[in-house]
Amino acid sequence: MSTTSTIAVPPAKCLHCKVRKLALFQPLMETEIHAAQKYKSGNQLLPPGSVIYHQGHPNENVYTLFSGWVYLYKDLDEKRRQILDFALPGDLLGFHGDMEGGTHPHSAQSLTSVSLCVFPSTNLLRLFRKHPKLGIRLTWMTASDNALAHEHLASLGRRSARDRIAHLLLELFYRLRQRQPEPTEDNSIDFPVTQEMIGDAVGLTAIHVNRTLMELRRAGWIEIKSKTLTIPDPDALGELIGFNRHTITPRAMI
Amino acid sequence: MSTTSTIAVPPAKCLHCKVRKLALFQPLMETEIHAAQKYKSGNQLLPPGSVIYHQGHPNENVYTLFSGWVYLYKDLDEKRRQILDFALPGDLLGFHGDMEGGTHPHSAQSLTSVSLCVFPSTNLLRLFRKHPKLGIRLTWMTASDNALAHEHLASLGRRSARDRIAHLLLELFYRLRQRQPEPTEDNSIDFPVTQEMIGDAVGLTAIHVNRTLMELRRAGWIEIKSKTLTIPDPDALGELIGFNRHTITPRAMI
DNA sequence: CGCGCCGTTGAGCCCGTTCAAAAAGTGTGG
DNA sequence: CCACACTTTTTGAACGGGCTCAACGGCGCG
Repeated sequence: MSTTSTIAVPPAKCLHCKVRKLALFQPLMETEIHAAQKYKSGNQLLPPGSVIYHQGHPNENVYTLFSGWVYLYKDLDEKRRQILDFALPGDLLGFHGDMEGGTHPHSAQSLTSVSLCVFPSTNLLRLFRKHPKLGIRLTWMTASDNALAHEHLASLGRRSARDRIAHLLLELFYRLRQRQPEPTEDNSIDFPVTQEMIGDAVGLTAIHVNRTLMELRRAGWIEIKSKTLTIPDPDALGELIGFNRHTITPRAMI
Repeated sequence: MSTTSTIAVPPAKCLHCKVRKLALFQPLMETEIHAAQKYKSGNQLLPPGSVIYHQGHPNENVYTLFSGWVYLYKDLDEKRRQILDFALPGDLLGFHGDMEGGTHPHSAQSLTSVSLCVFPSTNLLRLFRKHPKLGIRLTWMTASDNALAHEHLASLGRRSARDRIAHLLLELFYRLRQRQPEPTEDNSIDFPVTQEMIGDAVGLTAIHVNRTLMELRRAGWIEIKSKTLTIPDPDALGELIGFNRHTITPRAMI
């Protein structure tokens, strides 16, 4: 259950991959998957806190996150950073429009142990010429990321601290939910996110995040214990803060 | 010069379009442009304040903005809205990943008189199958939008009122600049944006926007007079607030 | 010239910050 | 299993940036 203990590794054949249905290569036919697999250059296993790619460095690979949590962020200076998004299993990392020769506009770091499937970005152009469906799918995923970023903008720009935080929790709750075949009965998810990260994601101090979480907890809306988040009644909480479940598009289904 | 007086209209043939080099169809060969033109369903001329498409309504067209200013926004409720982005000539509007059958995740409204080229989104899939380069270009543009949204997130999350506002002004300044073949000598641009819109874009009250603009003006950094913005020394201002000119990718060049 | 939108200014309040410190995990090596 | 270091969470007190409420001035347009 925990993402931090023994770490899951992708199977030898993409065909049998359990996150494929969420991931970039879902719409391919069986024979096409074998072709696509040739483009994969390997797996990567990383401990918590590893930098997967760094702001400003050349963009050489794109990754499909197979297991674990990753966060994407921008450093403004020594003291300030903005977390742009959290990536969950099945999500694509490191694609920024340049098929080759570009640099990363932000950084990505693992919060837990993670395993990644690596695809050299130099090959993408060829791959998409051969399989237009893949290109369309990539476009769709990029547009979904956009919709999510816009949702986050509305949060940071126009919502109170409580609503921003609750929004983030609900978003992650539902996103994680929709990729679990058998969700837990008590509405709890694995949640390896520190309060400081929450603050960096929603534009608040860790201290104020703490106070606000306390408030949500005392009101019975949420519970956080040893890296587990429980939201007893997510729909009611969503109602309270104006969370639109519909904005969480199934990130990776065409 | 003004965008609000007599309004420019696209030429009959896309081949001769002056914004094509910025726009979606730039990478096509001459013969391909004629083919692509068949997909265009017409032009649209709209007065200031027109809703081009509306949050939640079915997504039937994508648009290339030929002239004028447009802003994209989300309404949270009666009192609160978040402006996500401003669109300038050459920018693509209304593409959200669904080639057909989806709904708009946000709204778009004209600030000035605008003219638009309309493409039915139902045709996009066929179009991109026929011309893979177009698909790749679309992906690239969507990814650029993403990078911009991420930049905005960092602003709203981690910057002061002054820096947010200056950032927005500089961004629009440079974006408009890079599509003017002959920029004005005095570093001024046409700027039909109200202070309330600035507030809705950077997450502040119109009142506080006013005070902050006053401060920037009194310090000599900017000047705003009758819908004209002047930034005497944009590079120095960028230096002051940590603006990275590099993040303004030439929105539409592959 | 009168109406509506936009910009400007003042006064007071409040949400979220800053600074400071202690308590409660978490992981490591002996 | 404990000791130690380090990270994360929690709480308090005081400050301040940005908000709210209120009013007035200016400009464009019918």
